[in-house]
Amino acid sequence: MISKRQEELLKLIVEEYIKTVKPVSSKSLCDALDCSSATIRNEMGILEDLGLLEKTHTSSGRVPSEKGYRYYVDNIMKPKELTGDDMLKLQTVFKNKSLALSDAITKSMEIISELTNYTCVVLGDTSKVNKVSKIEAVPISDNSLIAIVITDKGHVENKNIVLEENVTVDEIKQTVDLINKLIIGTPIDEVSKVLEYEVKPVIGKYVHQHEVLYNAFYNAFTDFAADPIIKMSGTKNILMQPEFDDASKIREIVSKFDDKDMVSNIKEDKNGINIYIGSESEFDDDVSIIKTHYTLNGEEGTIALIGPKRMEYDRAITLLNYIMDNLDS
Amino acid sequence: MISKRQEELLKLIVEEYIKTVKPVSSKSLCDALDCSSATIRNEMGILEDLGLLEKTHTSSGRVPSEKGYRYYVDNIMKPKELTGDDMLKLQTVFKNKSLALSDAITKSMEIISELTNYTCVVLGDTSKVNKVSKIEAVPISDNSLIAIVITDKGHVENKNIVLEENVTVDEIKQTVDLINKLIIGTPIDEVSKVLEYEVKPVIGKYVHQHEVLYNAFYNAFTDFAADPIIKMSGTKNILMQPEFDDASKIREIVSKFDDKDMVSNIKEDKNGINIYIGSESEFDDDVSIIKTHYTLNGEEGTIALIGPKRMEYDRAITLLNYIMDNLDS
DNA sequence: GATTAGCATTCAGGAAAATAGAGTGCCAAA
DNA sequence: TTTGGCACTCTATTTTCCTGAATGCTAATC
Repeated sequence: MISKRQEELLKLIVEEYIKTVKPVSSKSLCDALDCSSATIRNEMGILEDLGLLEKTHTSSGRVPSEKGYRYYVDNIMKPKELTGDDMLKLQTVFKNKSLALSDAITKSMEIISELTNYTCVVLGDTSKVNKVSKIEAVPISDNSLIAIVITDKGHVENKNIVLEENVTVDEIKQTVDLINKLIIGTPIDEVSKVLEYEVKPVIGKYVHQHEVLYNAFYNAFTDFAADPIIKMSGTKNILMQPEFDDASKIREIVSKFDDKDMVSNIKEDKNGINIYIGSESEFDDDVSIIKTHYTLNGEEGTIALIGPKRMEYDRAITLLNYIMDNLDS
Repeated sequence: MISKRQEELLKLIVEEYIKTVKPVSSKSLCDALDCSSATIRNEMGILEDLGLLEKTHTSSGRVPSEKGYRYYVDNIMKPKELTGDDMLKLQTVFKNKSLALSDAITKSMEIISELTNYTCVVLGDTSKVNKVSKIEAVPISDNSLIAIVITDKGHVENKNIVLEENVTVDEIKQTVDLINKLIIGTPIDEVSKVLEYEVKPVIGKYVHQHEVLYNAFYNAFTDFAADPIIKMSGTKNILMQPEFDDASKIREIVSKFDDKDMVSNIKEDKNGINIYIGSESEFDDDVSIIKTHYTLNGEEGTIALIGPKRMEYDRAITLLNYIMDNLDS
């Protein structure tokens, strides 16, 4: 357990460091804590022993450790009021009532990365909640067609299918009708099962070139499920942070952003707003990620804000909360 | 006009610099040109006076200037044979016959950025060639629906539309039928005209809530045309090039990649493979861009390869050519 | 006239040294 | 428990020095 004054000290150091990105000296806090620098140094020493503070070298000022940020976030930080300025910008998203949901999320993402100067990532995950409402096939040449899948919640996926052999328009229509009959209402992630166990056994009876067509549709559906939806906004923002003033560090982060697997990993399952500091993020030890899982009108996914460890946690959380509250309605 | 030997010298310097990223000294070329370093220095001086070579400082070796690369590309460079290795990887794309076109382009882009270690950008431009083959609307709640547009060449766009007021399913259906009747066969970029001059005047006769629905569809179509399709692969590659070993330069480039307007500018109109060196690229003075416009089965757009100025022009061009030839079939 | 050897000159880039300044830790006194 | 004082540590910057790799130019040579 740490004392009231130590907590206040930690708070001051975290907030000062967030602002200035410079190790905080004992002297600079005398006024705020109304005591001498020596006293503060003593307290700092204790906090360092507890692992809440660190030094960059023997005689440097103190910097919050990962554990220090964690303590700050868990025990010290208070939710922040939105400033009028932030509020104003946010409202531009929500005043436009006719924005469809996915557009609203995209727009929110852009605004939030702009307001915070961090990087915002949205990971869509439609497969779990949405059910197939309709499939459709439009022939575009002798041996190719587009398969379109529409879900009950308004998600649309389409896939260009090239057939190995020619089939007739009628055969395509029959296949589509059959699949439609059997598949409507099936959650996306169960479609392949339905295709395999319900469609495959009977399709031969109705359709001549059944194997070709079955395989084509099967592959198309498998692709839908596999394709993760990744949207990013303000990629450059986090690279502009002063702590990443180093070519190799910037390259490291860009490489991770470039790697779809790495980014997909950011996905959040827990409800509410979750904070991952440094190594907790499992993305990069030098960043923090605030994530929240959302389920809105069938659009489901993760919205994540990636900033430096010395992120303005309070403000970022307030902004995300505001967005979530307003999307919810 | 420059002499045969000067041309040979320029060739050696360009190719050596492409390989090593180090200014090329006169001495290092004695063997290749079978003369003394002094002679080479004399020739280098002439090429420098012509603006084809540069020095990084008074006593440094020579580096090709932008004009030097241009001369190399226009007059010296010969098309390169594909190596067996490159060929092998490329074939993985094309042996899979059932890849739909847009997938083939995406896959090609990935392979080409991997093989070259440069960044590949594809800018889709569907609006000019494609014609509307069908529109469809799927209601998903009392006041929202998805509008889907399918073009004759297999491109699909969909838009979530939120209506200001409730309308009946019948009204939606009537609107869609009417629009379909009037719009089929219209090139995408003329759709808004048709909507305004042909649909708008008559829609009132058939549909009750006509204004709301008309506006919704009108906006959806306008959005389709405005949304540029941008795909990038190997973003990190160009940042890994040794000449960009500087945090601020990397940030500059990432910022440009982040900026959709900037990237959209890369669009190419001319046919064939076009080379833009340094400032010619109008993207960044330190990169070169090889672009080609493609029109394949209705998918139209630009494929661009962004590398450092000391790009392996010959190899990159050969690779792009190979891709284009194979997509064409 | 073209080539080349020779030489003074330039400059990058790395190592070493010097300096200033901002911190700290800790002791002893208040 | 707090604090003044002081020795100490380390960074960061500047300065100097040095080496080596180039160059340009001149005068001799082919």
